[in-house]
Amino acid sequence: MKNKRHSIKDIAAALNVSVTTVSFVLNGKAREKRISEEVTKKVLDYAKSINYKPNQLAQSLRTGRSKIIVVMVEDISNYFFSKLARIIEDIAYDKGYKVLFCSNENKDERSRDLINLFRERQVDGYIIVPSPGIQDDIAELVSDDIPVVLFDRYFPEIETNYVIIDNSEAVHKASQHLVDNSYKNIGFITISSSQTQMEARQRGYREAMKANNLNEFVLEVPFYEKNLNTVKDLIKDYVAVHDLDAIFFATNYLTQIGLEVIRESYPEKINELGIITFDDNDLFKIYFPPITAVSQPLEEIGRELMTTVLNMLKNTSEKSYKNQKILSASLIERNSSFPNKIG
Amino acid sequence: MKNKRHSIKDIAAALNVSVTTVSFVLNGKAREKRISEEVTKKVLDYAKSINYKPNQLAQSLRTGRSKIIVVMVEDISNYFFSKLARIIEDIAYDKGYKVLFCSNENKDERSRDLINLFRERQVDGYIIVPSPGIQDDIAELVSDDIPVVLFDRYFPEIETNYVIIDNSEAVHKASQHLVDNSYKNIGFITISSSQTQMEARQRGYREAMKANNLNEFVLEVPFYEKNLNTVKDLIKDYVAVHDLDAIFFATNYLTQIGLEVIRESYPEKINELGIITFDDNDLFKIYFPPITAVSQPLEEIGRELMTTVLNMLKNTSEKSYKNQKILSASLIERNSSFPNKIG
DNA sequence: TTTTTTGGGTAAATCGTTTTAGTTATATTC
DNA sequence: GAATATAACTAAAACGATTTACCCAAAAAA
Repeated sequence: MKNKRHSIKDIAAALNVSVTTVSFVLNGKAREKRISEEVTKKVLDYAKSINYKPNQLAQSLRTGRSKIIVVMVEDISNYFFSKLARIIEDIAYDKGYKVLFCSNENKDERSRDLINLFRERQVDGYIIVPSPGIQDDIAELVSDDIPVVLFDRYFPEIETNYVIIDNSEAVHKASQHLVDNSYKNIGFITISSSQTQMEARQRGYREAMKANNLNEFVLEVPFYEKNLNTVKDLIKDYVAVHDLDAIFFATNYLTQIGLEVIRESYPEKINELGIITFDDNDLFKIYFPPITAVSQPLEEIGRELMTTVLNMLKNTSEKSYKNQKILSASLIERNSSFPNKIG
Repeated sequence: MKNKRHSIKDIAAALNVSVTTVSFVLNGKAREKRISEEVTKKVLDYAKSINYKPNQLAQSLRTGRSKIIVVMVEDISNYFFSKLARIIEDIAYDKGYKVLFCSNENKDERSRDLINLFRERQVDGYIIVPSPGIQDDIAELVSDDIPVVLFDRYFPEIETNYVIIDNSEAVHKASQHLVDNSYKNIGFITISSSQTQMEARQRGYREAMKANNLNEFVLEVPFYEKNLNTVKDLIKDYVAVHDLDAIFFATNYLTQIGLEVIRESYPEKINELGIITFDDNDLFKIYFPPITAVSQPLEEIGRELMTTVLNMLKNTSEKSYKNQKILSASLIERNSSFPNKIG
């Protein structure tokens, strides 16, 4: 049971051939390098019999390729990211790649640390949700010809591949849905942030309000305010002051807090308020009232990201494989989000 | 900006010393290997100035250590696991280790594939939620002196380190809580599985019922039944047939389905039923009625796992560092889970 | 004075691969 | 029959570190 690891050298010695020959055969270059059928078979059979597995470290050291892709998100414990991680993981393993997940907490320093860490390890490609200030680092990866694809948000100023969704369109449509259900005082609760995706969402909301001649009520809570109660109070006041009859939460994190506020402070409103949240969660469908949500196409995003990165890895020589994808999110209508309106 | 990667050789050449010297200095062995202060400083300064980072692949190849720890869970997109992943990730990076997360989907074949994959890569240690039939593979890791620590469940028959929680005690207490709130027909909905943790939970429930002279109602739904409707129907019928007034869901996955069933089929009961679920979820506190949950001490589990694995890595020579930890879960009471009983 | 110690270093082997540039023997072409 | 091609294989360099086993000069001990 205690089986020592075998090296290519062991095989060579056992069969009285050179390591070169073994390497060629094992890499499927037997024909090309004119190794005889006989020897080829001998090597293959023996390798199988001792269950030979190449040492990937050595392989990577030599080839410069590690067969590892890094997926750096804001927080792996977030529903959206963890679901996506699962999808990416499957595709990657299927293609012979392994995936390293890590969370940058949306902090530049951590992002940089992580990127450096992985460059040391000669990771092959990067799938990144960039924190706000790492433009230059991303640009450097790109200029060093290292495959990177951004998602969720991106930097318009630099030439990168990315996979994002049309946030403003999605929010516009969803907002319209609220309007169509005759809500008038529709609040948009978001975080103060200049991230492309958050700006786009806000834009979508404002456009929809404008198009319907409705007042715009936008509350920007401080980004990653540590004190939850501060956030709660902000929301609580905002709802009261503007007498909102519907709320659009721009991100899941806020939805959670927001629902708590409503439960606690306006329990009577829970059945009247129109509520829509950006990003779905399995639990929203069993929530009462069920929460209507803008849902990003997880599968599609995962597939796009992987094919992009894999293509970049392939076309490493032919300079640049370009893929800047903008996907659409869908609105999952759970009617009882608007209990007294539709029923 | 296009900075070539520097090797130890470059440093040696630039300073006119040998690579050996550079290596000694960089590894803090200057004193021990009697390298002069002067040279030491020179090397250190230069290395810093060119921002030298050792190639970890080469390092690993030579030393046999990769500074990578694998965390293999059932499904990284699961709330419990992804939250834990986040905690482990932080500790690991702090200690200079990187973490590879992967999901085995509770399938033996996938577990085995993954373990083999990582052994090829000379990963240093393993934190594993074992799928049912990989006892032998785990035993092999152990006998090969590779640090492994299991969690969530374990194999009583083999000598491994593990970190688990006292499932039966936790469920027993929580069940008692239902009894104390004068529920009589308490159902326990679980999956058919011989995993240690699931058996323990069921045991806890049965003990509690016995202690209170109450009937036991256990529904075991087929493990990972693909057809959700089958599961739904099972639950739906079971609740009706036994006229349950309280339900204990043995795992999160079932809670979700169960709540859906109740919403759909017994909406009138939603405010009467006593509900407790194993494993908390942020969203449960804003659920209506808020769901009382048995909550595992995530932080503590994460810390225990990491210290165990790190200690095993340290004491690699002194044979075995033993740590078999059984932690306690806590009951998060959200009173309105029992709306008409307590208020 | 010879021997031993010590201080300050280095050459070269090694980890397990991949890959370039050969080598040798036989077959083919002119 | 000399030159060229081809088939079948291999030696050795390289990737970038670590580490063992030296080396040499000056100082200390004998």
